[in-house]
Amino acid sequence: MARHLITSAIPYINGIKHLGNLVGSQLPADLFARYQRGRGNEVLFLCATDEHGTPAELAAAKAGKPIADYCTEMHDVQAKIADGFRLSFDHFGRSSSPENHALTQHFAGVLADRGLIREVVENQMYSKADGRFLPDRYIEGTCPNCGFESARGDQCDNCTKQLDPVDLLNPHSTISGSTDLEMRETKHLYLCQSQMKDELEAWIDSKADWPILTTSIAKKWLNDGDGLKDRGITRDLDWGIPVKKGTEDWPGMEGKVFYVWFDAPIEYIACAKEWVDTGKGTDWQRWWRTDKGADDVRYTQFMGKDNVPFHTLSFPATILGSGEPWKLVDYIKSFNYLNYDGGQFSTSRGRGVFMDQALEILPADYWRWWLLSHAPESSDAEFTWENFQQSVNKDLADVLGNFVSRVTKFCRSKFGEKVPSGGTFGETEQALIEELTTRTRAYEAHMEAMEVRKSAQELRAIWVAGNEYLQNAAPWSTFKEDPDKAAAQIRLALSLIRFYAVLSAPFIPDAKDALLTAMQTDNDAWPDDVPAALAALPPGHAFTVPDVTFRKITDAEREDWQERFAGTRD
RNA sequence: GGCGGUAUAGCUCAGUUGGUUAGAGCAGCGGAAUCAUAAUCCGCGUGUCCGGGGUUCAAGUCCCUGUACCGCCA
Repeated sequence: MARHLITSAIPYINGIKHLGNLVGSQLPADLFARYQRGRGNEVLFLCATDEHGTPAELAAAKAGKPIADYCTEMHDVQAKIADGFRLSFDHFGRSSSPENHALTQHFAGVLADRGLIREVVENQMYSKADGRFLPDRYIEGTCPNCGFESARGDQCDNCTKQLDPVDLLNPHSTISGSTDLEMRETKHLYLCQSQMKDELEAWIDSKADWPILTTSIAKKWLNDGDGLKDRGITRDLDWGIPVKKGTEDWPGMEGKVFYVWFDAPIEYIACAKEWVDTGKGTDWQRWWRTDKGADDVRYTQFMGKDNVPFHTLSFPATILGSGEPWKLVDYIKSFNYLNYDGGQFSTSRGRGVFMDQALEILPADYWRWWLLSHAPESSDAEFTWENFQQSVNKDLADVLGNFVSRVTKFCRSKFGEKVPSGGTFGETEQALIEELTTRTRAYEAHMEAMEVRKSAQELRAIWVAGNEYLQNAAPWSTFKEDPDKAAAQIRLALSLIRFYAVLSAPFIPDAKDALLTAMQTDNDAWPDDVPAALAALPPGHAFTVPDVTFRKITDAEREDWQERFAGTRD
């Protein structure tokens, strides 16, 4: 039995994610996790919320809530929505957990002991009114080059010149608007990634089977300019993991926290510990420590392309640099972006569909099917309501849903609500079984390779094969001359419904439950043996005719939604 | 500005290491069937493979260049 450790990029705590975020990490990760479980493999599927950093602080302030309370609330909101989408995390953790505090401090301590952390004194803009240092993006002023009045501390959006906050004329805090700013000295810790460039590059080079999107981004960071740069891993903030060297205080670093990008990936590990501490599991090191049983684990990460540098370089630098036997990622599956109706999803403008809204208008399966069958794998993809309506109506309602409907209703009217007996399989049936065997093996190969779109395509072809068969076999005609033959045909078709439920489960888990319930079976075994699987429901086995499995989206609904989610235009 | 990605049928997309008449689904047109959620099944594609050069016996596929769109720049 293979063992799969699977993590999805952890969504930021601030706000509700849109469908583009969902399809870029959590959803394909869930597809893979469900598939591997379906095949009988052992899976640990982890995700969490990424809770630290300035945006969370500001969002909490805006909501008038203490930051810790805000994060707890938002974590619950995101957990509920994830549940609504049937994301089957074994644990949905929090980067602010005590487990992550301890582990992050541990890594910092070990890295320091190994000479991979250095202290750097730098000047940063301090706002007296806000009582805090300001990250570059929270300082605005007039651009010294072009006179643009809303240039940010790191760059002018008008002339695109790179800036330093000290260059700005009339700088002010975007948090309070205060102009009472001054440069102050502050000391920070840097992770000496540059020392590890060769080791990281050799590791990346050994991953010949990774998607080009993944390795090309990693290579770029490794070799851009002077090569991999050291990276600040601390910040002058209140909300975060206090800087400590293991369990010891870190002289000179009092009142500082680790930078969110240092502690967030460590949460992948801490999350497994949370999984145990909350009583869901018993041994987390078996998944993460190669010296404690994790050497046979295959670890796959899912993420959007914006997250690739941190997962190919920064986090591996932390792991490798520690010199401890932690599990390194084996495969990184990265995704491009999903665009919305000719433009980008926009949180600030309310443009596009967000996860909570999606579930308000349609059940999870509809979204899961469309998003996965159109996953932005090789390039950015495009969501349009017309395409969504057409795909869902055709694939789910007409091809799959109607198949279930026509088979169960025909059987009920001719043989009653039980699997009919009599008759034997002929050439048409053998041909179907052969085709389904070939297609099932192809589907498995695509799923193993995480070829999401191709998997969906093959699955759809498997559904279509059922309709083709019915058309050829025509039990409604057969029944008139040879009821036994019709019985054999319908018996096969009824088993096919269970077969479809099991194969489709990674994509549309709710439909799987509904179909197995209708077929009155809890046999959800994967069809390793296709001929046997197509005889899974024995003669006399009772079933019920299910309600409409997938309803259609009407034109009126589509137009309504199109209008509703268009957002405010510029 | 630097870097990366994309550009293939009305729409969404496949096209493996260059190799016969460039493919799929949807939409459209025609037909069959009537068990079913007016669902299903079969048949039908003359597409400057973004433009221009080049390499090659052979280029959607490799190289150069131009254009357009998109993204990233800690």
